Amino acid sequence: MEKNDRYKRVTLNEVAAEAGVSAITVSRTIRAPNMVSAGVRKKVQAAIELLGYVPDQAASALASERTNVVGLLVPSLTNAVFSDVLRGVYDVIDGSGLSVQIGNFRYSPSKEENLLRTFLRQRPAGLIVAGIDQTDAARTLLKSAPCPVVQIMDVSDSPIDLMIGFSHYDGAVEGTRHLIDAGYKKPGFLGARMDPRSQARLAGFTAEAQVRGVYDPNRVITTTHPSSVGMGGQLLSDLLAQAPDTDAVFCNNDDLAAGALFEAERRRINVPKDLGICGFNDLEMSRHLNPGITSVATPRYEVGAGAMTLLRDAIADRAAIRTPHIRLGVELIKRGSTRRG
Amino acid sequence: MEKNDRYKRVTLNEVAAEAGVSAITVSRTIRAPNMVSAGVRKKVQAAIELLGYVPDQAASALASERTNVVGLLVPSLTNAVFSDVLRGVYDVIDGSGLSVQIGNFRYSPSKEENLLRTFLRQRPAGLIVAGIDQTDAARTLLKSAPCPVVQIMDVSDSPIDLMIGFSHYDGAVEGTRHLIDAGYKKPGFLGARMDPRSQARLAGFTAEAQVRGVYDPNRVITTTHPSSVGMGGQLLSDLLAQAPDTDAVFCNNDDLAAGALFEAERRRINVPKDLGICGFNDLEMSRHLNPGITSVATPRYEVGAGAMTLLRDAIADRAAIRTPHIRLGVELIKRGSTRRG
DNA sequence: GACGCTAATGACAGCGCTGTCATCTGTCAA
DNA sequence: TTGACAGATGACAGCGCTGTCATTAGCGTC
Repeated sequence: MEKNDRYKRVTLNEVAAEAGVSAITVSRTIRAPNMVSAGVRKKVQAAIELLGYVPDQAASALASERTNVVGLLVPSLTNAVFSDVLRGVYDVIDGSGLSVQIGNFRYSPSKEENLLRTFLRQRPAGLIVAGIDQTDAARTLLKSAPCPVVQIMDVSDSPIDLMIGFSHYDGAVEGTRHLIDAGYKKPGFLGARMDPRSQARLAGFTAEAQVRGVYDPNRVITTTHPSSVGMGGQLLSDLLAQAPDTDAVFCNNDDLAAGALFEAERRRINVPKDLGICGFNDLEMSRHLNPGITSVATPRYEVGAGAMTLLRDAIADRAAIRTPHIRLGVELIKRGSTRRG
Repeated sequence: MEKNDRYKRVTLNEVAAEAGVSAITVSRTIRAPNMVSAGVRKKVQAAIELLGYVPDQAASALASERTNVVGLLVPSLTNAVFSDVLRGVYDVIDGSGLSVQIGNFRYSPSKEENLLRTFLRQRPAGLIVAGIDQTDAARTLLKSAPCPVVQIMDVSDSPIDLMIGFSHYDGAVEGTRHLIDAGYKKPGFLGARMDPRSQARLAGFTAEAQVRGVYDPNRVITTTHPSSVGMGGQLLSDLLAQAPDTDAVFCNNDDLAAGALFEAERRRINVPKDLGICGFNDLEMSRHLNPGITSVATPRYEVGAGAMTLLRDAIADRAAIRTPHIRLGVELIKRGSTRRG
């Protein structure tokens, strides 16, 4: 018993009694302080402090039909990308009274739909979903969700509600253009996982390579397996087996790029002289490799923090949101791996 | 209104009416099916299916004084280590009806204590906390927590409740022994962040180096800054400035080890001939570097999955747990970075 | 055939909070 | 001085579920 007594709740009524007001006034002091006069507010706050009152979220959720839980739907937990986004989300949520619940849909649209249904029934305060490529059913669910929804990591012309991301297509175009401008004539593409954002990068690569007249489908190597450093090496091997005269690779992400660099090292291929390498995301490691890997830097932390900021503000007052759709820029970071000497 | 109607709950009472039983029987069918006769169970399940009933977690939490939320307290979200643990946790939790709430205490014991208090007031179903080095106050809180608690990532003789982890000390001893056995005479230590688990690794290094008569405090370089590839390079530079004849480094983790390797490359120091490098954790990348980095492989995914399994089982029936304290092994993976030719 | 026992089911209150509406107070214009 | 009104506060019911106890049915025992 003693064990449980420790967690005996201090209730709103006890605070109210201590402060000499009614329970509802205490409730208002917490949720809408400006509806309460300054004097009463002070008394109530003192009582809350004195008794160490903490609201019961379950009771609040039941009575108000809304929780303080934000659902975060991501396709993968493995990814370094994910942990940067998560860090941004948590930095903003800190002290806001909201909490996050993560759903991992493992790149499966049907699983995403199911998770969505589960989340929505718990009446979340808001929802953050990765990507813009939800199924029609998922879009319908989200469109009529009784809470703000933020799509992240990508941009599109038909947002469901709020949105913050960047263009994978544009990033790939920029990286590819840089390779060609640096003098590489036969660029290839290495891609793993090939989720919709990877597809967008491939599309960007293809478009730019075609415009510049250097596109060759033989130089595009992709796999649906997950991305990894090891996979980067393997994909480069496959590419060189198929098109030995390839002189540059645009990689779907920096893990692949690093793997490609290491594989080139093993094959005594000179990077950047005989092989240019451009990555995507600009992970911390890329700057420190020898040579450093040129990469398209993506604002992952900013996406997480921005999404949570949008959501927090929208929960407070949806109408007050000035820029519901935010397109962040990407930046090409040029390093040794494409510095042809 | 239409928007909200979509999320109008189907309640227990509606299911009960549909099935021709009382609400409490429906509740029991869900929570303790064997208290209900087979015939009734079937009817109720059909009604649940038909109406698409999903229990209201808030109402359940309020009435039962327990949630289905598991608190996960970690010191950092940045870390690759964290995401492996998280993946393990999520793989096990999937479909268990439990959900996770993450608290990031940023290596601050006081913040950990606060988070703990916050979590405990929400009556979690269970708690997973990283490390064994909680403050006395935190230990007291956890000891009297009204739910199972799992300490993860480390092992100790005085567990609070459940525990699953591995010995950082032993891992460091093994790595250091390997360096010395490989013929390195002047091993140093590189460490960043220096949280308690890093300290344990340093202690292991120091003990083994002393036993073998090769310990030199001048070769121990640490910083409280976070770990990163860049930091690895910097720490190696600092070490070589201070003790130029160092012929091997045991690194606190693989990020530092990779950074040290890249720095050695830039300085044209031959690894492994003139400098041996041993890392810790065995991240995916380490196998693919040139040379591959020798590292102490740690079962991070297994810790996460094992912790969640322990917790799930303990929530079901604490008394049925056979092995409440699990010590996982670490494995030294020998690669080129210490293969002295 | 009456009794006691277990298994199955139900009635009821109440968890702690918030939405809604009612009440009260003080202020200001007419 | 009166009435209208806004601002501040309170009373009350009820959100959907579960803990507790009561009740009923079915069965074996002497």
